[in-house]
Amino acid sequence: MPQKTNKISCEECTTTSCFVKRTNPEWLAKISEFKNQVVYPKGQYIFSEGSPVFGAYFIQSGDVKIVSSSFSGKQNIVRLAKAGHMMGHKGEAKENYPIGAVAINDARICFLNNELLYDAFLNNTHFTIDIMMFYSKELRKSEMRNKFFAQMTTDEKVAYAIVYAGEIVGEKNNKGKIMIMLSRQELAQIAGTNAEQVSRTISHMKNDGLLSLDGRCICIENLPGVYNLLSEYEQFI
Amino acid sequence: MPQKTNKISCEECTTTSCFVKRTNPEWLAKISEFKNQVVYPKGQYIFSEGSPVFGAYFIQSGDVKIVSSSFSGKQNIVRLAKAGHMMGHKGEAKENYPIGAVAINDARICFLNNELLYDAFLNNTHFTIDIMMFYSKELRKSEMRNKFFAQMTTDEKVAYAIVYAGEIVGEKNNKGKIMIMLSRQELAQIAGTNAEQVSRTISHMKNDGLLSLDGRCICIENLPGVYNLLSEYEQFI
DNA sequence: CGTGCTTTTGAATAGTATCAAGGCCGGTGG
DNA sequence: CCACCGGCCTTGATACTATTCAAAAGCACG
Repeated sequence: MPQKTNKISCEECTTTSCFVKRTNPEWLAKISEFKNQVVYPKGQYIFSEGSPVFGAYFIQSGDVKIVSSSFSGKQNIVRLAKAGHMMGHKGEAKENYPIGAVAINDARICFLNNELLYDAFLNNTHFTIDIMMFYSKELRKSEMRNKFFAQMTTDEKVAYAIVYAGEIVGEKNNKGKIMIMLSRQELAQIAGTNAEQVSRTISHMKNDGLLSLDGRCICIENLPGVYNLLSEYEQFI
Repeated sequence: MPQKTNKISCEECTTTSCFVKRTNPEWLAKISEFKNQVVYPKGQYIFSEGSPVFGAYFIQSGDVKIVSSSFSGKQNIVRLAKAGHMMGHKGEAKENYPIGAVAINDARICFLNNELLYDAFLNNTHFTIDIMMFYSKELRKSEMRNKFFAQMTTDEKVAYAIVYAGEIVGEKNNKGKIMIMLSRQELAQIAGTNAEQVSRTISHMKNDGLLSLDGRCICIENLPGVYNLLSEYEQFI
């Protein structure tokens, strides 16, 4: 169950990349006062598919996966998000895309309702511009992903999913190698394929010395080697 | 060759959905004075892949395709844009994604350089917010496209490409039916497949009475029928 | 009326999803 | 501590879809 712990105010928050930090001191205090903050344990839904969202969520700490299911039941990971990222905000209220967000590990999330958010847009130019730039960049990334996914082989898509997951939710072990603790199923949902294919690709890459396995946990032994598989697509990694 | 005709000022421009219309009168006049405006004939590159872009382009009239090639030579249509849309703007200068824009028919394009644009952002809150909302919506569309393209069959992708192209660049004939004048190759570049498959799908759809052909031009005879092929994915159409 | 480009259709091939079975790991309870 | 159980992972065989290759037909142009 979501926990309400002591709220971390925006003034004391150390997530420097958070967009809220771009508001002026007066507004920082105001947002800090009116925001809602909840700690979600691993696996918990922050907001679920189908239900409308009346504001925006800012990640204070932890990792989140944004998911979307087709009506045939297939779930898909649309993107991964970490501290400083923003999610759930809708351009128009009537839009009702079935998107949900799930905590990958314990995540502290701040919620701003639409009225507060819109007031903040009107009164904090740099805040608005930064969020606009964020969307612009995410759009380009998404378009590139679109384009390359239409051309990549399954092996390449899986390699991409591993690199991408490593960037956002990877943790370094004592040797400085990136460890990924997502299931094969989750990686398949990022790569747009199925768990079996992910498993096959991982086997190939293990044989090539690019990865090693520690139980079910994936360790990237040779990161440049993995990137090399994606060299044709390097512009969007 | 691009033509410099009499410049249409922002005050007299009738493209009401243009974002520039959201600036205050003082800024509308200023942008109108400093913007650059060019009419590009059909097939002409507005900006090409690889070359850096130092501002943003606003479409006053006409249709544009945003393209991107992989180094293996395959060209892909990232999105279609029409009057009122914005393109070319980059979140950060260092990003250098290989994206180009080509006029599908004669198109009048206004260019604002980065300095002018950024100044306008700082001084016109509603202008900035509207562009932010535009990106937010485009991002969602792109993510949905991503997701569904991973699940669609080729026939469904082609059906999507036809519907999408009809919306942006379709023209109604005297019977009120939508006509599309893109080549099979261009439709394939939207659908993420090849011209042969597009041709096959069109044949199927023609046999089912959904389309008819007038020379190489596609006419959508039964639009609800085509939509019906995409009923599983209706959220993002 | 030919020439070159696009479109259409067919056949062969390759790649991927699906189905199925066995192995591994972690957790639970005796 | 060990045995069992369930879920996840791995691997193989099969079927199918889509790409590629190839060739003929249609259309636009000089």
